[in-house]
Amino acid sequence: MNSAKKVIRHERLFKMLQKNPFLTDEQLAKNLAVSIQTIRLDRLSLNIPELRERTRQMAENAQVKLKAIDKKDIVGDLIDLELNHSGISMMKITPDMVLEKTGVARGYYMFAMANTLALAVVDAEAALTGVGNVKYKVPVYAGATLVAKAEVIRREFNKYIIWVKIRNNNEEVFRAKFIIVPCPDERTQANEDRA
Amino acid sequence: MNSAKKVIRHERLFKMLQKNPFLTDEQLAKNLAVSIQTIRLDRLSLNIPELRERTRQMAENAQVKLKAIDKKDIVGDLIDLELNHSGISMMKITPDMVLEKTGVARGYYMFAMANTLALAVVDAEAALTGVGNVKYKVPVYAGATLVAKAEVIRREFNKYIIWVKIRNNNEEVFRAKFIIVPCPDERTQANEDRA
DNA sequence: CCTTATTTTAATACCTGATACTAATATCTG
DNA sequence: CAGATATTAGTATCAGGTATTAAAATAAGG
Repeated sequence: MNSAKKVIRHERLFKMLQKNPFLTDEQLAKNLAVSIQTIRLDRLSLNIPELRERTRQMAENAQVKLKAIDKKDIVGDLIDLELNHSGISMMKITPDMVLEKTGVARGYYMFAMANTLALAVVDAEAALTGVGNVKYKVPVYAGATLVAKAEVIRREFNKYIIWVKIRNNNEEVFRAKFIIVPCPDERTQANEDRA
Repeated sequence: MNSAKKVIRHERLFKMLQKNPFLTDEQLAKNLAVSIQTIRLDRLSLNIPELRERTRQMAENAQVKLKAIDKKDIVGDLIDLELNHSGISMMKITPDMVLEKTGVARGYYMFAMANTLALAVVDAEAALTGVGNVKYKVPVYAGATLVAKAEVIRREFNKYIIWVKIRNNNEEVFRAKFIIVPCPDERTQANEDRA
């Protein structure tokens, strides 16, 4: 068949655009040593939109993704909160949170979940995590819905001690003790936050 | 002055584009009840590029950001590694890693950095973090370049005890003890979907 | 070898969302 | 009212295309 060359070019075209989606037809034509018209026919048959449309799609797509990532600031969803006393949050382990080889959720997601909840309980972004005493008990796999429960177990002067336990189906998978030091004001203090 | 209207329109224009950067001059003109030319003059004086350029910038920008986030799998850059012995990694604290109010880096970045390095030292994604004993010592602000140093301090049967210390300008800001249990089994993989 | 089908180029008209520039009106302000 | 500022109009031009029609080039088949 004649189309051997064509098929190869199509593959090359595809890969080139994957590597750099910002190439114009003109640039593509030059790189593949064919005419612009050929490139356009190729794009047509490969269902690849024009540069501007590609760019637009990327921009839109990325906007959505970035927003989703922003929300990872609040790790887990706050279900219940009794300020300065206790709080409960939930988080679903999605496939992108696990290690590929083992399928086990990366530890710091649990840590982040617990830490976030602990901070929420003492109400403030403006707080420092003094000390975390962390124990991972059981590995967690994708699909699990984790429930974190935080309890303020002691409140010393300007310093909270909070236990957070994370359970998956009533099985404790993680626990940690946090010492939270609420920030008094702007960063006037900075140092000497020994726990 | 006459420009009161103008200033207000400029603000409105700016906000409109912040909310939806995909508006054409024509749409903007309609929404602000002025001519296209006015919009163009406004954009010029506000230094706002045309739709296509805005879109392009967003697409490019987002590409970079998304890549950066992908790499958060490996939290920090591995500088040196002596397998089963020690390792060093570096991470720069960027403004998006800090709490807005205080400017202090969120604790779990340090944790993730340390945890990641500990896992790298015993060579395996396929490892479970058994226990972490974590101490945050000094708050860290944006711009800091953290250096994490991990050392295997004991190796028991199928179990590593690793100390990780993170320093910022030779000041220790974080330390943690990890007990890493390398995963025995490959856990017969889930299914792979499309390529 | 000539004929036919496929592939590649070429050429032209038109589109969108602009820039760049010139010039004419509005609108306000003293 | 004059003069300055702000707004609108109009035209030429551009990039990066789409859409369409038509002519070459190439390959193959019989």
